[in-house]
Amino acid sequence: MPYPAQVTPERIVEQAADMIEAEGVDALSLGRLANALGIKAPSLYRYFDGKTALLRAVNLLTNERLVSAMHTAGDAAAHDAHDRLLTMMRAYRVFAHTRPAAYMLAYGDTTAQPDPDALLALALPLQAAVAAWSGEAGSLTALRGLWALVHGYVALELTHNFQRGGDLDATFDQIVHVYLAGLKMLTE
Amino acid sequence: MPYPAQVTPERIVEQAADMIEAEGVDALSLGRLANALGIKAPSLYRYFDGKTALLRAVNLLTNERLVSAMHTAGDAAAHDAHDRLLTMMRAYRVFAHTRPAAYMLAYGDTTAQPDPDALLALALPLQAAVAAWSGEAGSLTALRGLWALVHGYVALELTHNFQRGGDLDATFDQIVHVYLAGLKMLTE
DNA sequence: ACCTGAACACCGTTCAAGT
DNA sequence: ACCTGAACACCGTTCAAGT
Repeated sequence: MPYPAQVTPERIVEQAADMIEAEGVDALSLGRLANALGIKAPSLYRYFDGKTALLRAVNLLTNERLVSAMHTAGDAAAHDAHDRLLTMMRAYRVFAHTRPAAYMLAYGDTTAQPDPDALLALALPLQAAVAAWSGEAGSLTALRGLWALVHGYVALELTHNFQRGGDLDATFDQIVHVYLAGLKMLTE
Repeated sequence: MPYPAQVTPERIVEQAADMIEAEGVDALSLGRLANALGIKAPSLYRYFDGKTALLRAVNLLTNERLVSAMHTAGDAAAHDAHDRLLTMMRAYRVFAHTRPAAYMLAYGDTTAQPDPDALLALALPLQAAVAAWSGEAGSLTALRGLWALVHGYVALELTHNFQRGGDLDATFDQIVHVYLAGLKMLTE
């Protein structure tokens, strides 16, 4: 007896991402998610192997959205390599501030990391943008350092570890500039 | 009827930290923790308001151990400000690699952050070490940038986001040096 | 003073049964 | 083909009762 599917994997993942952002990761149970989708919890197992697999998919979606936001910003930016990178890193930070719960789930948890190959495909275009500033030779190291700096900054912000005030927008621009300047200086 | 206490808060927290490291955060339940301590789960509520409060205490312990490891390394290092900072940052990274589960719990989760004042007290001596290199004026910004860089690097390592090989020890030294060099250049 | 048994609501997961 | 009810083991938390 053909029975029309009431949900799609995409819809499940998007709904999960929305609920995580609205109520926190801890508040997301399969029962509550299923209920919001008009089905029952066991039905979710038709689409995902379990809660971990579902969160893995949520984290992949988060990464796709993050990278997409960076490219949109980068494409609209000036041609100058330094300004382009700063613009993209600002977009990274804005994204993390817009979806803090999803961002911390994707980068603060070891148990639901998405497929490494999928993440690699997302990272490669970013390396090109870095190489335009650092040169090809050290671009992997340069990318890792820049990513570490930016991820670390937003993660410490989101975990309330910058409590002593100051202009956190301006500080962000400064430290990115410091890193990029040091990079240029030491690779010439 | 006086009844000798069978556990202390300190012992509970240390046991919890050990189990988190050995079996992962998700495997730590109050029942299993109590069992390892020779008591029953409800007894834990004499010492902590609930699981979140317990994890908060674990996270404070983690921070204390981390800062302590940095100071021990820093005190044994050369007098030169640059080398001293690099040594301390290496100790930070070694600590995170030694206790990855505890480190990610302390810095990857928003829900169990320790008392901000306690964390501030731990951070202040670190700022002094940074100021010896950056100068007093911009030392808060310099500390934040260095912390972001180092935290971001180890967090990305621990979440398996540096999958493309390379000498991650050498890369760490390089990016710290790049940041410190850029800092010096731009503040003189 | 300190600890526990029993109970509660909730959770992820499995699987035979329904349509 | 897709969904669900019922059941299982486990969880955090509360509280009256034990020693």
